[in-house]
Amino acid sequence: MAAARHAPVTAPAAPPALALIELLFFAYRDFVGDADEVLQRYGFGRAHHRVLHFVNRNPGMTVAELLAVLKITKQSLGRVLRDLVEQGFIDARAGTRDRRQRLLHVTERGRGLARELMALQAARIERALAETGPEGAEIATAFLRAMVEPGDRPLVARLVGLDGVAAGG
Amino acid sequence: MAAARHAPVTAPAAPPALALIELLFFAYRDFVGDADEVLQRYGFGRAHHRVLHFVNRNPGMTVAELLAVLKITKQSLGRVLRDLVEQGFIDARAGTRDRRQRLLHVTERGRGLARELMALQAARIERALAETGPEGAEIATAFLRAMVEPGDRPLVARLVGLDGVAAGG
DNA sequence: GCATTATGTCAACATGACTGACGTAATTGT
DNA sequence: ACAATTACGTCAGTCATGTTGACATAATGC
Repeated sequence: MAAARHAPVTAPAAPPALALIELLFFAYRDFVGDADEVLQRYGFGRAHHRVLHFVNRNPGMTVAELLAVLKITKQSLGRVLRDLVEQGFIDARAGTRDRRQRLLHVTERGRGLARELMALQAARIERALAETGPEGAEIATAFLRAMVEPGDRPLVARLVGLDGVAAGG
Repeated sequence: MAAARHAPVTAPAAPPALALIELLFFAYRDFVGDADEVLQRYGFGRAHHRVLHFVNRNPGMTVAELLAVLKITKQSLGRVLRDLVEQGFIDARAGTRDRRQRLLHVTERGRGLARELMALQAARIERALAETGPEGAEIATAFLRAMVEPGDRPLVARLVGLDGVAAGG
């Protein structure tokens, strides 16, 4: 068990950036782990979770948009999206304006699962915010937004709904 | 291309927890992506990065401690650790107090690579902190610490070096 | 009509995770 | 001293999720 002997050797007073490198790892590890048990009930993995989440939050999303968000290849996406459609969690309708597009929507079943998973992760975040203090939410949001690659920030802002967007096409 | 049409449908005014769910995904996605290009030069993946990082920051760490930190199986760790040892990035010496243990240390070469990777990630974090404001570092650190599973916080605190630890065995 | 676009799909492969089983050496407890 | 436990390694098989490259189809736009 005892590992305290090597703590001070290289990290006598870690600058904030070094601490944050490791805290991001631990926080994300536990954050995504929250969903695992629920996902396993349906034979899904974390990739399914990500797809379901973004489709739930952005109904009418196209496959191309999902690829830009997840930054994976269409083959990787294809597999998990097929699983979700076949098992009735996501519904893909041909676009009306452009019939090549598949506009993705969650079904009632999909919405239920997405909500259950969101609730788990939101609970962890809310507990953490309560421990952090009153400005925690605003500053944590600002920090994480600033961590995103600048070129992706417009897309992220739109998806997350933090800009003052009022309407669309 | 145009996706604005579906932004306001489900996220009219997202509560902070929902925004943070997505921001954690985007921030972590870009954060870990920083290292990929460098790792590819050595034929390493993200698993190698995590091992190298924690061994560099905690010299003398044992295999069991590394398993507790990464929360993976010893078989998974075994592969990447073997790669790192064979290629001269990590050195494993038998423990003196308990000779069954393998005390892990980075070599000079390992320290160099670990530093290069840390510098990349620290740069993104420092840029983000500069955009966030003066209390950014403290609050972001507190928030991410609070996101960690309570049972793991003592271990995390020791590894990250944020507690007032003064000495060890 | 023809180039481009949006999407799907097949094949092959890499990485990194998993379980289960077994082996060995060293330590600990009685 | 001997047995149980511990720390670690390893073999074998599997799974989830990512990759590249190539090709097919249908719809769009000029």
